[in-house]
Amino acid sequence: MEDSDSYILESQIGFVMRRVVQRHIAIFSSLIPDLTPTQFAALVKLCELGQASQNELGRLTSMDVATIKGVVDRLRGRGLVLAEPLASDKRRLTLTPTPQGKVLFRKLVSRAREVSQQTLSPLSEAESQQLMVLLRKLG
Amino acid sequence: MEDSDSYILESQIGFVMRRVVQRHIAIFSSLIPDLTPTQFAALVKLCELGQASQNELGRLTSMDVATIKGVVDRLRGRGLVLAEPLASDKRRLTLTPTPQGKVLFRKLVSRAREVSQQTLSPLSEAESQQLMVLLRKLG
DNA sequence: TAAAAATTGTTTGTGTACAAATAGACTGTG
DNA sequence: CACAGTCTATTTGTACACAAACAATTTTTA
Repeated sequence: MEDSDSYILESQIGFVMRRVVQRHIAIFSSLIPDLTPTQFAALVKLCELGQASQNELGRLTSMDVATIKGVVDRLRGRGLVLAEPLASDKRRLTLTPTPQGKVLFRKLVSRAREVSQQTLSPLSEAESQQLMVLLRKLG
Repeated sequence: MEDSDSYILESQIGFVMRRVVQRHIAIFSSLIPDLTPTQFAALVKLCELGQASQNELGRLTSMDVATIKGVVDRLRGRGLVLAEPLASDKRRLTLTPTPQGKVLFRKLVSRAREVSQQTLSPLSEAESQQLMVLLRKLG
């Protein structure tokens, strides 16, 4: 292949996305030091649902069973989420946000919006919309 | 705030990107089971440069000092990269790809291109270009 | 030149992320 | 009813990713 040396790392979608995600996470943790993006996502979803089993919550937040377990454990450890065995299905763990969890969620929502906004700040409004549309097709 | 409940997780740039990255990594490891995306990035860059210090390589591949160390250690462990202390600066570790590392790189380049292509396959050519332009602004 | 500042690499600790294996519990079908 | 398959949660192991602290070495600069 005569073009075997023309692989530009910096032009690969994976590499570029890794950098964008890094920047996003940096913005997130500067605006919301209380929680990680993943923890916040789980809390958001649980507040939205009211309650869910652990696996269910994982599915809805795109987290692996092992990953969601760790995330939920940490949220429980901080008193933001309550876990109770479900009588009608002994396999399941029913998760609910605690009052504390709900308060924190409400406190952080506006900050979270700011995180998204700041992440997209190098783009115009139209470009941001464009980007979201395109990314959605890849998700 | 009357809009405090209108935080749609699925519409946030961070959430969507996490999902896209997940998909990309899945494609990568199905096409290139030999290396992780990060390891491949480091190998690519090192082959391109011929040689580099560890920190330098980290900077050029957007990896933290602790991260690049782990990645390089694993590449060294597999005989793909050689590390030698630099006489003229005793702090530095000079990294070079081994012949084996170069061979593997050349063998995987076309697959790597396929990874990018497959990741972008839900988009048209024009859309892909558009996306890359937009992401580049956020990187 | 001597002290301050910066750089390189290492280590430790925390937090995703996924694969694979396991145990216990449910569901469906024969 | 039994049992095969499915589902939930846990555990273990590997691999990023970053913060913070450290030692050893340059480099600056006063």
